[in-house]
Amino acid sequence: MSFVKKCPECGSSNILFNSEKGEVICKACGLVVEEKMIDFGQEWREFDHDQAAKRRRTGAPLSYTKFDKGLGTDVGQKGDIYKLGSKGKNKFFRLRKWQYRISTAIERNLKLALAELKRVASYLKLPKSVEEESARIYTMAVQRGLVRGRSMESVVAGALYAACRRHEVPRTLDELSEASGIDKKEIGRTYRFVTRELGIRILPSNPVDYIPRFASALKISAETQSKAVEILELAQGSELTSGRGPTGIAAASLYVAALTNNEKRTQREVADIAGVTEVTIRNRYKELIKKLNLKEVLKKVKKEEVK
DNA sequence: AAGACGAAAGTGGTTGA
DNA sequence: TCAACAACTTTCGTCTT
Repeated sequence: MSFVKKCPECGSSNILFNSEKGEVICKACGLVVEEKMIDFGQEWREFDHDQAAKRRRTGAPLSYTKFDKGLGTDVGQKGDIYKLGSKGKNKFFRLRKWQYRISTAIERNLKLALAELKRVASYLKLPKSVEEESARIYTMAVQRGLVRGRSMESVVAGALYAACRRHEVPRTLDELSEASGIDKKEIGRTYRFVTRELGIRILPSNPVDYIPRFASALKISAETQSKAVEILELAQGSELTSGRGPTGIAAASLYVAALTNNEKRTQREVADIAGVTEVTIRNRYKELIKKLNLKEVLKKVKKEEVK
């Protein structure tokens, strides 16, 4: 269950896993690396198929998108209250109160945060796997106290962004910003902070991943789209992509592809969708036709022949 | 008149001393 | 901690279709 090999605090690899308490502790500095873990081991034995069927049991899948990983039970909020007498009602409310008190600060935080996370994720139509991943990241961040001093929402957005990147379904910071209502810079900052602190390795995002989304937003045909990918790969071959913003490159190759396939879109349109400025597209575009001159030159020649 | 192009100045983040 | 730096943006004026 535990992926932790080294203590994030002191770097010591002297990590102790206490399965009874469900905790991972660093022996060198005493930091509790992870807690409230779940013991996945079987506590029964099975000798044949019948016994296995009887003794095995399972419930809803564990999910990080539930604040208690789907294991908790709430005292209900509505429903059968009317069946209870006044005594029963009092008891009922007392129980609710207790549950509320028992919840630690972390759990309450998680509950709120994961609600927010779900909202943003569904707004962006992110796949379930990304939602899970970001919930996991957020949970780890809370356990390490990384949220302190930062707004909950911004950490949620940062976790989502990181999860998107890891699953290669990149969303731009602008989109995240629009969905969560957090400033773009703030998201970027917390994203970097959280990934650094948690030691999450993110590969630089690949411009190709952006193409399909931009293309469909611009209603560009499939042929042009694959043309764009082609161009993009050529560009990557000639070192045009390193150090540049991936969205700019994706946008520019899409623009060029649309141009050569007579599906012209204005720079403005492409720029808006990709979340970059026309200028950036122009710069990338210039580099593209310079390095891969053949295509564009040919196109121009053809046009002049028509004239 | 809209879109494409380019120059210049400004912004936020990274890097190296 | 600070200055240099690269990438990108904003703004604005000019050129092309």
